[in-house]
Amino acid sequence: MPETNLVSFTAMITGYAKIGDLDEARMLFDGMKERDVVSWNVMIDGYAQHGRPNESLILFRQMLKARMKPNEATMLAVLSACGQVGALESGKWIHLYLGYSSMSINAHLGTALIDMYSKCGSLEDARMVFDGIKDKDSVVYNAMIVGYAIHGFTQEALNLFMEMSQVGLHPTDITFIGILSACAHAGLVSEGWALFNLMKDDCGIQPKVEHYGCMVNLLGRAGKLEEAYDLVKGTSIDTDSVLWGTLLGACRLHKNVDLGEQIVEFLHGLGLANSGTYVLLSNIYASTGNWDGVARMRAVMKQSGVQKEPGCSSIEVNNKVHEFLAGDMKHPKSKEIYEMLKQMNKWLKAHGYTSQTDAVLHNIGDAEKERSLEVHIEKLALAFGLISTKPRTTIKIFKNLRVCPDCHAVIKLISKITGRKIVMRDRNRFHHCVDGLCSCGDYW
DNA sequence: TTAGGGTTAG
Repeated sequence: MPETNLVSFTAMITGYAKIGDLDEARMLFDGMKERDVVSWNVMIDGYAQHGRPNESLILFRQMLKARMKPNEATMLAVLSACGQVGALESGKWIHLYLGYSSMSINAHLGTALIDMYSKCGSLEDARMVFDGIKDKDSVVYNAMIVGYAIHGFTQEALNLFMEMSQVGLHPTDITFIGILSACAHAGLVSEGWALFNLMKDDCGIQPKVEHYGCMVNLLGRAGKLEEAYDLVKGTSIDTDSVLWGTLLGACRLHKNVDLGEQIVEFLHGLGLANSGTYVLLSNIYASTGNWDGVARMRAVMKQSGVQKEPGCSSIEVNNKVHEFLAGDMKHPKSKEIYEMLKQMNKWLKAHGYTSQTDAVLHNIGDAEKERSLEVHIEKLALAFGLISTKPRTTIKIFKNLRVCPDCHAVIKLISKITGRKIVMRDRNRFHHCVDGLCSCGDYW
């Protein structure tokens, strides 16, 4: 019976997609003689949920070409994919499509739209969707609060949090992740502690490792390293030592070698030090120019085989997302991009810019450091943005890791020189650069 | 057989 075949195939695809074996799922999907909307959805959502949002969007376009009508589940999956890659134009198209279809924007779709718009850098659109949702629940509020948080609108996030209780909605554990990370971006230490205690004592929400992560990050960035250290020592729920990693990151930021070494020794004694621990200690050494220390850590790292996620920057131009990888020469417009890069460096020099060579964590000469900074992928994406968009328009760039301080400074200055607004999303948050200044206030 | 929100680290 063909129908049974369709459902059982889809069930198998679901199984493979759930465990993240998308290639196996895709083989089954491609082999199906007939597909219904659910089989498409399972595959599209599988990509979206497992870090392959671009493939999710490509498959969605194929679905439309095959004249298969998407339903609400399809839209939820593709909106999430748009948010992940920062595909604002595609996201807007989907929003329009929803208007023409029979689907009404309920709390589920509304949440997905808010999430998409805020991750694509358009907080105004996110807020408009939020205001238009009639049956708002806690999840809708959470999406908007997190949106404000990643854009550095701390006060707005806190206002919405207060509004939630006024309208009779209870905050969830994710609400607190949102507002605590908002506090971290603004350095609001006492407010953060107050909210953390409110969550435990008044709302009866047991803090999870994620909440401790927010607190350690908040305290660590604000320079309260000992306070953060005590907090981590006092908790036993850190199963994969992320909190220690956060704390070591803060030691690097504040160039605190002593505490960094102390922590690594402590972890080593407990058998908790892993390859990531040594990467972080190596970075702490590098931040103070202790190249012997760096060399020692590199040797340890080599033995334990550290893997670092490769950096990638992207930009959406004319509905297409262009990706840049380190030292990338593969882009068809490579020549023009490098020409623009040269031009940018001339502008920067003329404005008295000196590159921040301490952003380079290797022991190489200063001239070489300058050269290695010049081709950082954020700058390649920015150069491409400058040559392929109209003057005065906003440029949006996305990076999968944190932006380095040198690129941050360059992007700020280029915004001033070209009179362009440049919006950048990195691992942690959004940076809105206008006329030489950034919304993060250089605190990130 | 699908279905909204998630911090921290390299």
